[in-house]
Order: sequence, then C-alpha cells, then structure tokens
Amino acid sequence: MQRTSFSGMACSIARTLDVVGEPWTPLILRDVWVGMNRFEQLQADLGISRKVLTERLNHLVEQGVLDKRPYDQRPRYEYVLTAKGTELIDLLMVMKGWGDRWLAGEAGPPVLYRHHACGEISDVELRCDHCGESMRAGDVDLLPGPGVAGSAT
Amino acid sequence: MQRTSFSGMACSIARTLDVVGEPWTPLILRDVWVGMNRFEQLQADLGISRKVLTERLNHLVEQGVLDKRPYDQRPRYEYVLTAKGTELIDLLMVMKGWGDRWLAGEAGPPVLYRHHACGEISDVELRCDHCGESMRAGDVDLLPGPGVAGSAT
DNA sequence: AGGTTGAAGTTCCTTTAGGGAACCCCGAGT
DNA sequence: ACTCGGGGTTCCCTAAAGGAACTTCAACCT
Repeated sequence: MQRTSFSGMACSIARTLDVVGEPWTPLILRDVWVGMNRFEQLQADLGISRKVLTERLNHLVEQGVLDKRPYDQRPRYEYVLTAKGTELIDLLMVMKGWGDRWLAGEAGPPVLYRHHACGEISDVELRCDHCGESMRAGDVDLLPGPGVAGSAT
Repeated sequence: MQRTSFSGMACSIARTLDVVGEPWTPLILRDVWVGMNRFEQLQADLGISRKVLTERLNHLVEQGVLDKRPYDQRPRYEYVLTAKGTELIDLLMVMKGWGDRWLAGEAGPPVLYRHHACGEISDVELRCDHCGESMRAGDVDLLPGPGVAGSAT
C-alpha cells in the first residue's frame, strides 16, 4: 500500500508517528533499550523480516533515534539509543502501563519495573511539569501554539 | 502486505500496538478526543480513505476503546472514548511532548496544553506512582512479572 | 593459499493492506 | 416522488510486509 506521510501535518503527534509509527518500530526500540543491539539478535527475537528490519533501522538512524556504530574490526555494527531515542522510551513505558491495566488479563503483567529511586515495583503516571499534579486527558485545555498552521515565522 | 499480529507476544507494548498501532489510529483517537466524533468529520479532517476509517473505527469499538452510539432518529452515529480509550490519551500526550521537543523546529509547538489545576501552559512528565520521583528510561530495572511467558496460571 | 564461518545485509517473489474514487442505503424534509 | 446528507461499501491499483535464498566481507582454520 502507499502509506500517507503524516509529517506535513501541524501536529506533534502526527510528526512523532512518522518517526516511530511504522509497524515493528516500537518493538525494535524496546529491544534496543533492553540490550539487544545487533541485527541478528533483533531479527531472531522479533521474527521480523530481515528486509523490514533493515528499513526500520535505517530510518531510525536517519531520524537520529538510533546510533549505528562498529563494535569490531570486521564490518559488525550495533545500534544504540541516542538522547532523542532515549526520550522516546517514555512512550513505551506508558504503553506498557496501559497494556498491563487493560490487556494483561488474569495472568498479570509480563514485565515489572522496579524504580531505582524508591526500590518499589511501580508504574509511570503523568504529571504536570509545572505543578506536579496529575495531568491526563480531562485535565487540560488545548490552545493554538506558535507553530500552528498558518502562523508566519 | 500481510502484517504480523503482535498480540501473541507476552509483552504489554506489543499488545497495546495491536490495539492502537495501526496507521491512522492514534490520529483518529486525537480527533475523537478533541470533539470530532462523526465519520464525516474524521474523514474530512484526516483525509483518510473511507474504507480504512471504517476498519479502524470498527476495530476500536471491538477493542472497547470507542463507543458507537446513535445521535439521531436517523441512522447517524458518533464515536466517543470509553474509560479504556480515555486512558489511551496518555500516550498521545507523551507523543505530543516528544514531538514538540524534537520535531517542532523554529516554529515551536502547534498546540499547547493548559493544565486546569495550575492554569499554566505545561507538558506532561513521567513520575513513579509510588514515590512521585521522575521515572524514565534509565530509572528502572526490568523484572519478570506474573504474566511472563511460561508461567502457569 | 583455499575453504569455512558468521554478522549484516540484499534480492526476488507473493500476498495483502492502504489510497482513492464511485457507488449504495436509508430516513427526513419538501 | 424526489432530493439531501450521513455513513458507510465496492472496486481497482499500487506499494509495503513476509519469507526464503543469495551476497559480501573480514577473520579464522588447516
């Protein structure tokens, strides 16, 4: 299929989707995050087509989400998260929380997070970066920002 | 293409992707969230193919993310977020934040959030639901949970 | 020196999902 | 009876995912 690119939209959600919205990409980032940094590892773990894995990795490197670097004299490479990519893990942590709450069923969560600061098994929650109170779907008004379509500059 | 289903994986991220990971789905949820509740509105705003919009809406209703309800004697319907769907907006808010920080460029964010509790223009940040401290990619250890593959029950 | 190995891709073919436009259904209003 | 408008369905075309086979290149083995 010919897939529409979202990057022209004046919407940060759409733009983010153009970076990580393709199939497999979030799972690749999850794996890289937990230490699966090489092509063969990723391919074996995910069962993804090698062709698609190549495309996704190249795209993520182009976007500055992953860094590709040699780890041997031979042509061997590993992929690691950049700062930009590390901040994307926020997204995965929120997805994990939602999946745990709504899709895990009787069995419970497959994976738990232990928070370094307090040592507890925890999940993330969303808070306001100004006042620290909870900040979720019903807690905000949306206003046009400086980058809204049609604004000069 | 035949797309691999992720729902068999013992991973809440993969399962969440099977609900909202298809192209357009996050943008549909964004629109429904901000009050675009009808088929024609969504189609016009997104420029999505009507066929795909139908498929996505049906899938979201099946998954319990949206509720489809009549708003007229005539066969007219609107789609609204369920509780399950409203919690998914967390994901969109995090995507917006990342896109604002890394992709908005000179122009700045297209949209701003004003937090009801404090009245400030704010973004979300991730915190631990136990201790309230910041909780991001580097702040956690991963442990196997009760729903890990291979565990009985 | 010649052959083997293993990581990291490439190539090629098949299948299926998305784009896009046209068409259909149905209840209300005139 | 006829139109209108929301909410879809149908159809064809193209491009993307699956999957398996093939390639490349440096190091290692004998």
